[in-house]
Amino acid sequence: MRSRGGGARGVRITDVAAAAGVAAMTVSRVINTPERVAAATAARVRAAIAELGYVPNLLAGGLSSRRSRMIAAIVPTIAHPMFAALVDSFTDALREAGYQVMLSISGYAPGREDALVRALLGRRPDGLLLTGTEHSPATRQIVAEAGVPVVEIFDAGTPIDMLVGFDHAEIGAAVAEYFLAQGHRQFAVFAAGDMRALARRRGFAERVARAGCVLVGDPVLPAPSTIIAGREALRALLPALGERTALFCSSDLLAFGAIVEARAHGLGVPERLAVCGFGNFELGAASDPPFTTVTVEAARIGEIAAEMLLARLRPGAGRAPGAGAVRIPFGIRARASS
Amino acid sequence: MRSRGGGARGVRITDVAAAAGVAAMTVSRVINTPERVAAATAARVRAAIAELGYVPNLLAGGLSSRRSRMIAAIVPTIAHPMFAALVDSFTDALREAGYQVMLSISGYAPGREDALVRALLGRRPDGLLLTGTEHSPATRQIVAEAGVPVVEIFDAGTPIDMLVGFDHAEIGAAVAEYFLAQGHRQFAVFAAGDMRALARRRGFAERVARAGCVLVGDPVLPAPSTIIAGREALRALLPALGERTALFCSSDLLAFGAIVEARAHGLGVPERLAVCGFGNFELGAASDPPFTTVTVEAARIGEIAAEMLLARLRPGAGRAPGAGAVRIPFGIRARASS
DNA sequence: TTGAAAGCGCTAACAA
DNA sequence: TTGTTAGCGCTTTCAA
Repeated sequence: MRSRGGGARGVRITDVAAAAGVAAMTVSRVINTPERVAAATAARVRAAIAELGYVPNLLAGGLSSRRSRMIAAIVPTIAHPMFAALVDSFTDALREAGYQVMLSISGYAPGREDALVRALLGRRPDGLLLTGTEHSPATRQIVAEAGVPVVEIFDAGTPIDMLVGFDHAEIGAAVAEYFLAQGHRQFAVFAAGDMRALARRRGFAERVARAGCVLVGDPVLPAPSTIIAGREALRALLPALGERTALFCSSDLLAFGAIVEARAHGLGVPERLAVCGFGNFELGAASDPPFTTVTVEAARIGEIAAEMLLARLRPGAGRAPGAGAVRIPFGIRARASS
Repeated sequence: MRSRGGGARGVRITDVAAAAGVAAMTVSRVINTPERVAAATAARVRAAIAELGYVPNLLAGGLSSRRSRMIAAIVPTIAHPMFAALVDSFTDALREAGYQVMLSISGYAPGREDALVRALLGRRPDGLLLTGTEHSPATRQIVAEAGVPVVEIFDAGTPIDMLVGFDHAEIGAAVAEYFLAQGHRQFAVFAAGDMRALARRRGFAERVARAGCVLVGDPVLPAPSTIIAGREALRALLPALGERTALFCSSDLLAFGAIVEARAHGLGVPERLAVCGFGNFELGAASDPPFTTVTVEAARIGEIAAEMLLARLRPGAGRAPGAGAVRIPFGIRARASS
């Protein structure tokens, strides 16, 4: 008879053990390391498990084994198709390995990450995924003290532990390069106000300056990006536009909005306004005209991040050195807009 | 000295207690029920917590208290803006109340839910969110035995426990009604192959039939919806189109694709083809022409679902009867496409 | 208001 | 291959 809790609440491992005529430890082995149990015994135990409808308590298991089989993840949003794809592939890869993801959405407001990290670490996750490489000193310290593998995504820089992403400034520069090779001399850039979009903007602006050209406009728009923000930014840009301008948008949503607004004003795309977006959303191919965009395999980032964590979590892995930072390639998908 | 584990790994509640010169139980009270601790004592304990960087182990707390403060949620996708908004508001509302959401993405393949539910229940969540009201008998049974509050979302029907959503067939009928009131006599419907999109299609088709009109096309497309699927479906529909057709699409993505394709073929919208989508994505307002759509406050569903669970989880709540099912209103947002 | 004892359900470590 | 023992770190319960 138990002294706490109520009546017949919940089947425990000892109930299964009693039903199968074995010790609790044997039931545990059937579940976790079946290769160490005789086939006949395992069959008896499995029958008892099915019979009783036993669902192992992973809270208890995690406490005892010091492995919670949970991974904590913090992303700024899931409304953005890139992050949605990334989260999807990440959770999928981990679920197949028996890990559950605890997802937290930080938004683009700074300072929120600290509280989230604290709350998540209380669940004793076996690993951690963070977005970007910019974190407060407090976050860095608490994460370091937790002693779990950490993978940062979607950015380049100096990682806390492991990293999979790309250099946003480099992407901006590559888009500028692409436009320059087409003979463009006048430029503009629309960017959302988050760290990574701003890095793309900076890379673009620097390459343009280095070519001796000028930006006729480089507004910073609210994060996350919207179509309407792109429309409004283009409307504001109209007076500054010359013969022919090449516009880089930090998101395909902004690019789509810019094109819609350009057409509404009779501004030819690409004759008067060449456009390149970022993200390769489905929208870009269905736009009229379809627009050029930067492609990044977001789902691949999620997969690789999961693999990196799993490699660290395999028994006897340790801090595998060298697996530190993975660069994901990007490309420019040229379409009729440029 | 501890017999298991390694060296100085992790600050425990007893470490804080020793540093503050109190019992472990007092530290626990400072964290969970501070109103039951003298102010001076609490201050001393808080100082020790900060000093040592103590992060309470919620796995241990959950095991002991039988309250994990986790909520498990299963949605088919987060790539869909409606579900993204819903998940966002749901996790937000619960986080504020101290609960963490374990999110699982089931996809649209049937049969996946069973395994997910089992895996999630092993974490002993305090509550459960499921999408839709169609579940396998196995899922229903295991959920019922778990004895946790369950809220089903995004559908109408007979709930396992609680429900917040809307009747998809009713929405389809309302759209048909809207078109009929405009004098339309010829109809078509594009629907993704998931349960809820098919229910909207059915409601639409039945209302059309009741008015003595016919559908010139009602293809079922792969779930989740895409723009390209809408384009292709419209191309296939072209030969069947009469003077003037009213098209209902189960998603704004399909509607956008249909409009793009219609324009590419010189088919006037709304003169030859009237279009209504579903979801009120930002895309619908930026489309040329902007299109009519069904609006549903997805974020509100997430909030209400969270509130329902929290109400059940408050001490001494019990199975509050009457709070069973909440209907979320929907509307038709008329734009130039119809 | 505070503390002591007991145990939540499981698994690591060791023994047979 | 299987079993026994002793906790994992916290909170419930009861007592002071």
